[in-house]
This record gives sequence, C-alpha cells and structure tokens, in this order.
Amino acid sequence: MRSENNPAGQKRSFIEEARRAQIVAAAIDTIAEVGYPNASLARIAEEAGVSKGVISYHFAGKDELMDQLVTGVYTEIAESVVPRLLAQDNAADMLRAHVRGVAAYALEHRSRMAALAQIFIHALRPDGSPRYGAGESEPLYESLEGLYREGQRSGEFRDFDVRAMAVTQQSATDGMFEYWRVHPDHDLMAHAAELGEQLVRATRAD
Amino acid sequence: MRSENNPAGQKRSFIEEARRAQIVAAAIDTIAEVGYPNASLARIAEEAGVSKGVISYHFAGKDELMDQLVTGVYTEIAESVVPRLLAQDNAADMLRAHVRGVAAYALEHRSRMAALAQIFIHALRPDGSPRYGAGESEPLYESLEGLYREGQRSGEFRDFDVRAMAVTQQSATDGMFEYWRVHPDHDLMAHAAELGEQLVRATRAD
DNA sequence: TTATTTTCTGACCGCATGGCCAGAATCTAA
DNA sequence: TTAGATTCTGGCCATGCGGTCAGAAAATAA
Repeated sequence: MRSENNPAGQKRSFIEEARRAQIVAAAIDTIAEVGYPNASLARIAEEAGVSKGVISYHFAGKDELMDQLVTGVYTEIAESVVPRLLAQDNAADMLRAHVRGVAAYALEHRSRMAALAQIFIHALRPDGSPRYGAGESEPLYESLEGLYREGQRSGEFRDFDVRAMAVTQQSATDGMFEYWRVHPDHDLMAHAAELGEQLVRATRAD
Repeated sequence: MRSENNPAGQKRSFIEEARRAQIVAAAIDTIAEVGYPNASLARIAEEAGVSKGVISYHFAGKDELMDQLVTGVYTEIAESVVPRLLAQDNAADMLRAHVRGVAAYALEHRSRMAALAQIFIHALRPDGSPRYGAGESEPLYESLEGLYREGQRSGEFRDFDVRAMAVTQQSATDGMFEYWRVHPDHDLMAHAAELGEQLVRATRAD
C-alpha cells in the first residue's frame, strides 16, 4: 500500500509518480468541466480511465488529491508570472503585469485555472470555513501586499489599506475568471487589461 | 397538502405564512453558521425546531426555499439601499453610498448577508452553472451598469467597460463579505469605505 | 359532540458519496 | 522459473442527502 502518509520526502517509484500526475490531470479536467461539487472520485477515476480504488491507493484521500492539485497549479502560475513581474521597473506596471500575467496563464491553461478557482471557492473544511481561499497564507495573496507596500514606499502608490486592496484584487480576479468560465466567449485579455487599469487608478498616488 | 405550485397568488393561511417565514429564518441562520453545502434540510429543520417533513410540506423543495430566501433578502437590501442612492446628487457619491449602504445593511443583518453570499456562491444548477450569481439578471448587478452609464453620460466617469467594472464591484463586494464572514472582527465599515474609495478612483474621469 | 380539513411526525426510499478491502493481475528480482 | 512486492479491480460499506408517505395530532366546522 503506497498511500501511507509520506511526511519526509519518501522516494516514489516512477510509475507511482506517473499515476499521481495522471490522476491530478484527470481531476483538473473533471472539475473544470462539471464543477467542484459534481467532481466525485468516481467521475475523476472514469476521466482518468482507471478504477476508483486507484485513487484511494495513490492518495490518502480526496483532500490530499486537492492539496496536490492546488500546490502544483499555484507553483506553475508563480513560475509563469514572477518573471513578468521582475521585468517591470515600477509598481503600477507590476500591478498590470500581475493581472495580465495571471490572465495569460489562464488563457493558456484554461482548465487548470478553472479547476483552481472552483476549488478555491467550493472546497470547505467540515466547519464550513474555506479550505484554501479567504485566508492570508496563500502565496499569491501575500505577494500582493508586498507589492502594494513597495509601491507605497516609493511614493508611487497612495496610502491605502493594503489588506482591503488585496481582498479587492484577489476577488475581482477570481470574479473575472468565474465570469469567463460561465461565458467562454468573453474576451478575457481585454477584461484583464480593464481590471489592470482599474487597479492602477485605485492605487496610484494623486 | 399545501406545497402544490402556487403560480397565481393563491391565498395562504396565516399559520402557513408564519411557518414559511420561520423556516426561511432558520435556513438563513443555518447557512450563515455552517455554510451552504452543510446546510441540509435536516439541519434547517432542526434549527427551526420542526420535523424535516414540514419543510417539504410548506415548500415544493429546497430550490423553492432558496428562491424565497434570496428574493426576500434582495428586496430588503434594495429597500434599504435605494433611498440612500437617491439622496446623492452625483455618480461618485452614489457609488460610495452603494457600497457603504450594502455594508451597513450587512452589519445590521449579518446572517442574512452571509447566507445570501453563500447561496450566491454555492447554489448550482444540475449542470454546474451558478443558480443566482455570475449571470446578468440580478437586480443589484443590472443597477450597477445603469449607474456607471449615468456617470459616463454626465462626464463624471471615464469611458471604461461597464461590464468589467460591474464584475469587479460585484466580486469585490462579495469578497469583502466573505472575508468578514471568516474574520468576524474585521472592520467592515472601514473596509467598505476603502472599497468605495477604490471604486471612485477606478471610475472617475481624469 | 362529531366530522372534516389542515398540519405535523418519524420512518422510510432511492441515490450518490468517500472510503475500504479481498483477491486478481502485473511487475520485479533472485 | 519462481517468489515476493507492487499495482489494480470491482464490489462492498456506512453515511448523508432530498424527498415521500401513512398515519397521528391539532385545528376548524357543523
């Protein structure tokens, strides 16, 4: 049995890694297609073309599957967006690059972003509090506040409440993706450009 | 049996109205407390202090219960916010009044707003599309676009995309409430003032 | 009072879920 | 070839869901 807890980076066989990746990919496609609440393990297994027990064999449970998925996509987004940020030389352009970078990633990896947004919104702890969203620990979220403070220090941004602004940017971005998920023909990049402009105007000193 | 469809305003007995109101109130408290996905009919019935069958007796199903709840709270919000809007004489102040008005309502009727936000986010149609949110038919949503256009016509607002701005305002407001739901000690009115300022700066001509 | 309608209860149904597991199949190594 | 570890299958389990229903209880009418 491979699904014992794996606290220290226990070596995993090649085939095991491959299966895990395959299942995560199937979970992404399933969630993007039918939404998180309808993405049962049975449907994910069917999408992956394996039996349901395989998921239980390779993952401790649905939660670990979701953790894996979220971590993987988060990392990929960061790897795609951070270089774009570093290429900018002022806070306003970094803000624009952030929004457009995430949108560009979403355009290229539609189902991954859709799945992430679904999990972000729908995955709850037993007590009803969100499992991933609305906290203060997500990497993207923290990086926003750092960006704002940097702009404030340089005098480029006005002296707004960084927490409120981060909540606004985060949820406005999520809202943009959700709108795009429901209206697939919506022009995402144009919307992202608009949102970038909104944020620049909301933050800049004047 | 009273739960037959009631298309033309069939007269309902006093006790029936009272029961319906009681159940809706219990649904609001339950959803606000444990979140929509955990708010089963059994839990709502328990909260109301009646047996589960009573809900089925007075409502055609869970969907009708939610419709009733959403409609009721929406109406109450509109009655509370619209007068504040009409008291303003320019678009920017109306924007601020809108955000602060909704926040003030939320502060006074915390669980109603929390329940509404939960339903907005989590209630799905069988095909996975949102049942209330992210469409273009909700009263609050439509009124936003009208407000923007009015400001643009008067020259007070710049020429932004009203759809993108409405999505931003709607989701930023929802995000604010969700953050407040998870962090009850958060200063909602201060956040609302910040959000109002953000929106005014994002929309105004210059 | 009795007869009738309205309201309520608690048990039950079919279904889907996440998870579990005995045994079969497959791969690996001696 | 053979023994042992790994991986997979398909059925099973307990749980909780929304919804239904026969019959008890309560309110109302005659």
